[in-house]
Amino acid sequence: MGNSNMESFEPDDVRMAALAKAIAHPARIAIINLLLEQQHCICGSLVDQLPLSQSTVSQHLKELKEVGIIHGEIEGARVCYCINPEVWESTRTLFASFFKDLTTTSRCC
Amino acid sequence: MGNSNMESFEPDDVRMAALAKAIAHPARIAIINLLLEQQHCICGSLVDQLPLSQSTVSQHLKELKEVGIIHGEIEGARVCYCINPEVWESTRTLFASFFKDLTTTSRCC
DNA sequence: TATATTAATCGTAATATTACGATTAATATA
DNA sequence: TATATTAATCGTAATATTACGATTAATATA
Repeated sequence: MGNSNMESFEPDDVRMAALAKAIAHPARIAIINLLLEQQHCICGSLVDQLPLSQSTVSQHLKELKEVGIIHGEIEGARVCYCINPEVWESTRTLFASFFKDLTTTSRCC
Repeated sequence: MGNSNMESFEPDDVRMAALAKAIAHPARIAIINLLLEQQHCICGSLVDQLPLSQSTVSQHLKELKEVGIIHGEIEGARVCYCINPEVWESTRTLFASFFKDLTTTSRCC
């Protein structure tokens, strides 16, 4: 993330930013949507459904795994991916409380 | 965004990713929270409330302006920033529909 | 009018992201 | 056991992001 110094920000803001960054790529949005629709999916099947190489998809999956949004289960030579329901719920809640209602009086100077 | 080729993704996914990217930095999360709390804010006041230089804050404000989440109004030598209520509402809606409920049957392989 | 204040922009350095082919390590199949 | 399949990782190139100081262009103030 460029040159930035995370210690000087609020931990809550850092977590929120990290979650936003995890979904800040169309491929990762697409992966999540595929997993929401299909419940779970073999890595190779995700590769087939995305316009990216196997190694690139693997990298995107890694980033989603790192923030905890998805989870991979080894199935012999294959890996089955799914959404982690606990992290998904807490993320949903975090975003919902971030996107507060604007008070009707909210206005520029 | 690295080397990526946005044309090969769904436009909805590209927009969603762009909005997520706009908030994918703690400074921008903090700016939005300040504007939500204070309704509107002179640029210099945001600079005072953030651990970043004036030029860096200005860059973050530019990114938020570019996706439309905030809006700056010139007030003499100063610029007053606020949240754009229309874009804020549509963004909130987009995120709300992205973070779908997991069906209770959702499970890994 | 001369100086100060304000915020955008320029230039640049350090680092992160994205993408891919090649390789690797594992399991599955012939 | 030899070969195929699968998915992670390595190495690397192209590009984007983050940050800052310096400069600029504007308005405000003395």
